[in-house]
Amino acid sequence: MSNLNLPEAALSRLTVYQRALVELSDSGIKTISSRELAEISGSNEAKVRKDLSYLGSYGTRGVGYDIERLINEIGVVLGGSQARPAILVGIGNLGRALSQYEGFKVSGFPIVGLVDTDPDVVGKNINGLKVKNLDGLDELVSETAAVLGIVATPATAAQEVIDCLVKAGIKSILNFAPAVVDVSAEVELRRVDLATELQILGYYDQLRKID
Amino acid sequence: MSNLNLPEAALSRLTVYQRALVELSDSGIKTISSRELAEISGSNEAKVRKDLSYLGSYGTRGVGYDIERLINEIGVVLGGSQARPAILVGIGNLGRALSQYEGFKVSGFPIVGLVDTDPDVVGKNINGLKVKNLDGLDELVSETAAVLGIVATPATAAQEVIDCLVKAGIKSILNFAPAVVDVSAEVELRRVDLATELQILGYYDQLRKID
DNA sequence: TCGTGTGAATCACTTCACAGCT
DNA sequence: AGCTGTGAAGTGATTCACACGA
Repeated sequence: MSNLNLPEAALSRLTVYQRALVELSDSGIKTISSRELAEISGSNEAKVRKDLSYLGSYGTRGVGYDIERLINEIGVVLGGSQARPAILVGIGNLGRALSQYEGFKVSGFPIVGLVDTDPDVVGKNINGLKVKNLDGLDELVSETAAVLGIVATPATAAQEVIDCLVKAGIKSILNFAPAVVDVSAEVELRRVDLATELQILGYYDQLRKID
Repeated sequence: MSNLNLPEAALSRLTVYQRALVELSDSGIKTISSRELAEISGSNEAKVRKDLSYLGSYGTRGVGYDIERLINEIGVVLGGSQARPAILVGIGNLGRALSQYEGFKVSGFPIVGLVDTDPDVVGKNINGLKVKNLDGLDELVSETAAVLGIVATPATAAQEVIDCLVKAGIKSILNFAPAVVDVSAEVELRRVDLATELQILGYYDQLRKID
């Protein structure tokens, strides 16, 4: 099972379909066509069909897709609903914010540990968790069985922190620091680069003024 | 000028080069080759040369690129360093967090207004700004000359809030709400979808366990 | 008849490879 | 000799278009 060679673009859309389908299911709807699903998830029908076809042929010609079944199949591919504990490193403005963000728990990544290097921050209690020092990372990871690292440090610290996370056995990392970071191939690192997003918006804003 | 048909992928990398170049410039380095720039910005030399060639031919064969000049040229394309005031809508956990995040100001998008609909939050002072009601948006936009809207509301409110922003004249929107939103073509809307990022990490985490 | 599933065509981005400038 | 700039080739994703099953 699961030798589906899912293109990353399709994967990211499947998560959006999933959310839309759960909402539909909650309101009692049973089936949906690719056109309708495209409509509510900002995609298009050909893409929806191709994306869903990576999972197998779960639609019915002339009818559409069974919503429950689709939710289930996408769920299996996305790794089910098992919780994956996460450790957050870097308790500055953004880190503090993220530590309170419910979205992580809701998505199945509850934050179970906080880490910083600043002696003024280490030892503080935030949101019911005591901030640990970076030295204690290995221990913290094994105690909490964490599998995800969330990095919200300044750019300058990101590489060191991420090296530590990898050394402690973490293989999935979400990096908010605006830094280029090297990791070995078996580590999956994703960046959320707010500065880049803003600059892209700035570019288009400027274009509007030119034409 | 500026009918460069910059592919979005290149645009997003240019922002990364820009940051790397500013750092190099600060440490007194004058020129750089495409290979070196690729190295420090996690790209590759062919891509760097192609990306930079969209700006014009600013390199010197046999030598490389003049760092100051490149910073300048990229700066022009990205819309210079003019400040673009931003309004943040949705003062929940994430919104409060974002309101304190220095990165917006640093990137040239200082937050100049806060908006929420919850009567318990409206009127509160956060970070030196008084939270306004959604009804006061038009006025707030014209008073502050805001050009960017940052949306950190729950998914259910996102469409309504974004409609209001557009009606108030905002054409650049950064949406943190995990919702699909319709906007007219002249509005540039970018999503930061943490839930999707997490689920993609979950997918790869699961794959590791299967093989 | 309707809507899926999927090869084929198209489009967008990346990488190659080399001519040409310094 | 070294490194840019860029057509051409390659790769990957999107869209088209239609055969087929319900």
